[in-house]
Amino acid sequence: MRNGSKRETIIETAATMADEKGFANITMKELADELGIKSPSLYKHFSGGLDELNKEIMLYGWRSLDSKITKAVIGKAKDDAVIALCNAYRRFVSEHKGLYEAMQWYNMYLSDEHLQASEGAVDIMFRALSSYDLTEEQKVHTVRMIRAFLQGFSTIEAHGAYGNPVSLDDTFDFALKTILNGIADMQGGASR
Amino acid sequence: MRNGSKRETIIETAATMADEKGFANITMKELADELGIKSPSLYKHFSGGLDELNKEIMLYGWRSLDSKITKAVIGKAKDDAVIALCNAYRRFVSEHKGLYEAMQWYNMYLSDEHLQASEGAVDIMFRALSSYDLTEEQKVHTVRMIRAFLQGFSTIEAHGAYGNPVSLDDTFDFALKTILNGIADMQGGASR
DNA sequence: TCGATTAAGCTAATTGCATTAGCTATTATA
DNA sequence: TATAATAGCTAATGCAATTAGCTTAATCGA
Repeated sequence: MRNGSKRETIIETAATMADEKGFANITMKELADELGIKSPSLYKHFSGGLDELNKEIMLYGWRSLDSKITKAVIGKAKDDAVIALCNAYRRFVSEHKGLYEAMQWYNMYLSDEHLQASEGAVDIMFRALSSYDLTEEQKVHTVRMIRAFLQGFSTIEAHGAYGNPVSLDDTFDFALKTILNGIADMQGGASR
Repeated sequence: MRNGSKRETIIETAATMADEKGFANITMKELADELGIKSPSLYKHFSGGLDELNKEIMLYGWRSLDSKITKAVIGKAKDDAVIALCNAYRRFVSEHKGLYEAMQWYNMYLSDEHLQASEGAVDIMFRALSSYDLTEEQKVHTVRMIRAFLQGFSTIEAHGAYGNPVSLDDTFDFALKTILNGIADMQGGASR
């Protein structure tokens, strides 16, 4: 078996478990059971215990998200790219609620490593904005706004906390349109 | 001593502890120590244990936020009201990171109760939008978008996960302006 | 005013999970 | 092939949540 292959398998198993049972319910015992080993054996792979494991789940999550949104924007530019990216993000969260919890969660006390982890996604957003005629600062604002919106929307949606019956798809499109209009208004100085 | 007065004191103490040490670090033992009692005694006030306590912290948080943003919009209308509300929300989170974690956190597995809890904040947002000339559906979209943005921005900011040195205040203003422009563009059909 | 009830606290005991210590078999390697 | 590293195991420890059962003080109805 190659280098970290078993380690990677464990992380993937844990990520799947997170999606199935919720991130908060991942325990050394359950994960070990799932893998057919005893929980102390997990320490042979993750000497840092649950903390290290959780951190790896988080990193794995961000790598997966990176890969999804990267694929989503290939061959697209401007509004098309932004829309594709946002949809891919939203879809990822809806398909990986537990994993996304891990990605958020670790947020809460590992700023440095999390910063690096989410940098990839931010980078892709920047690239997606590259073909617009914006200053660097405007791009930073725009990326931050998109990030905030995506994170907030996805989280609220994933928790079923949008009570109203009005279509969430419509809201998402509506918000994207609003953001894209905002970008359009900035372009150069006065276009549309 | 009146009815739930001690219960309320405990909840407030826990909320303060959450802000100081982080929500994840609230334990029955530490809370009891802080209150000068032994941890089993807490069960006299919260028979549901940590779960019930956490739920109460969450509800307390939403009540506090409601109250803050309600005050912030008093006597304001339209853009002024929206801006005041958003600033109040952002400030609340920055001053109560731990409590806000609780508010998010419980999100994760108590949809019903959380729904009711956050309803107050949503309601105030709706009122703030009442003086615009928008359809009900447009209002729903707008409130959802604002909620998503506020939650995402505040969370990312609170975790220090916005890496760039560009001013966060500027980003916040920028985003608000974008959202308000979006509202303006919808009004009636074509105003600005 | 007096006995009964309730409230709020305490100590002791239980349970479950994370983690550590120390042992063993298997694999890879010098 | 002898040896070092790998990956697993069982047993033991420690800590937090929770439950059981006891005690004291306040409250309340007759």
